[in-house]
Amino acid sequence: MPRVSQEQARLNRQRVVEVAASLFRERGLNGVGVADIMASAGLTHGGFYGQFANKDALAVEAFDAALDEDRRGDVDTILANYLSLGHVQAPGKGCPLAALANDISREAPGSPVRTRFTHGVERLASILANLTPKASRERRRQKSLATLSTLVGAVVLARAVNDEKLASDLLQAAHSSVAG
Amino acid sequence: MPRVSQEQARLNRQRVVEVAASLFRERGLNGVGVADIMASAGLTHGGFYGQFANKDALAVEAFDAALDEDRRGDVDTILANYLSLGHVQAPGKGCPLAALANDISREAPGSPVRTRFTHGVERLASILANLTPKASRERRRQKSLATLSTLVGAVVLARAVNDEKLASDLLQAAHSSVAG
DNA sequence: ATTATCTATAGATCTATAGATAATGC
DNA sequence: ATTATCTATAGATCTATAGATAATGC
Repeated sequence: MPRVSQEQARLNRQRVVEVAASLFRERGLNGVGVADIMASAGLTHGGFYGQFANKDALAVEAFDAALDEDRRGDVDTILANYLSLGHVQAPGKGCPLAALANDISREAPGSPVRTRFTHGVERLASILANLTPKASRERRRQKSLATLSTLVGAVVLARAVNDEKLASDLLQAAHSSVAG
Repeated sequence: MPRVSQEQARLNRQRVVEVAASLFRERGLNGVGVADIMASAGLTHGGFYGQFANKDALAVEAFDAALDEDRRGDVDTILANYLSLGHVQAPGKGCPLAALANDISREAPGSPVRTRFTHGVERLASILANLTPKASRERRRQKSLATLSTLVGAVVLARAVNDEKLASDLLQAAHSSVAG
């Protein structure tokens, strides 16, 4: 009911983006509604449209926010964290490429969120290029794209499977393949 | 309006499953409604519940039907087909693991469709085990799980990306990685 | 006076069910 | 008589908007 200060409104808006970044990764772009997101941020549904043009605009900001999370440490640490059961079991805090690839592949061809996804792929690939520092530029890119595919595939499959042993086997097999 | 013969009803039911198998892969489990599926099969919405318990039961049958499609040829042919732009551009006719992994990871832990997905992973992995016929049983399984992750990851990323060159690079990098 | 947020609601869409219709198959 | 399909609708849920409320900040 009350109007809050500009500073508080800015913090509220930021909290909406953070909450959305988590909920979208957990439940998918269409699996969570604007009302859910606003309620999780402690606000009411109607206030949303004063801060965002629409749900798609929020999805773009939330995707970028998710991409900017974490990713600390050297390449080996990143690999180990990516291919962990912890990552598999906490999609809301994990890689947005693995969490939302299927959802985004169903968006319209020119969709802004697809463009953000594409930048995310290039960005992770360039981080992974440090795995093979001695190879040529093209080989480094080739190797990093293949490694990224293996990482994303292993996590995506491990999450969908009904068998924790198999999930763990997928992660370990991927780790042996990209590191060994 | 008319009642049809038992034979025709059986064919109608089968067509509903086939149509669903395609539409679910294209638009996701929640991206297509029962009414859409029935209309695409040339039937009306209400008739659905005489043939299926509910939408979930159809999803399980549709997933199995998708898994049973195609997959002909030797392992090299399967790899080339899997990692083709044709596969990327036709999710409705392609691998249901790649098309629905994110959707299924959001289903409840004990969900029947998760169990079907798990069997699908084991099945594709055992086909891919022929890639390394000389290795030990454990190594073959490890290698086939890693290869499956690379295949699924490459296709899933290629579909979500906004850049056909990058999509093609992902597929080629994956192919070099698993075959070369 | 401006504006961040809230209440209330319109208009779609979706799953599922109830009851009607009309042809099949005992 | 049985039953495959259809019509119609109940009950949820979702996006988006309109208008009200009340505190901020010139």
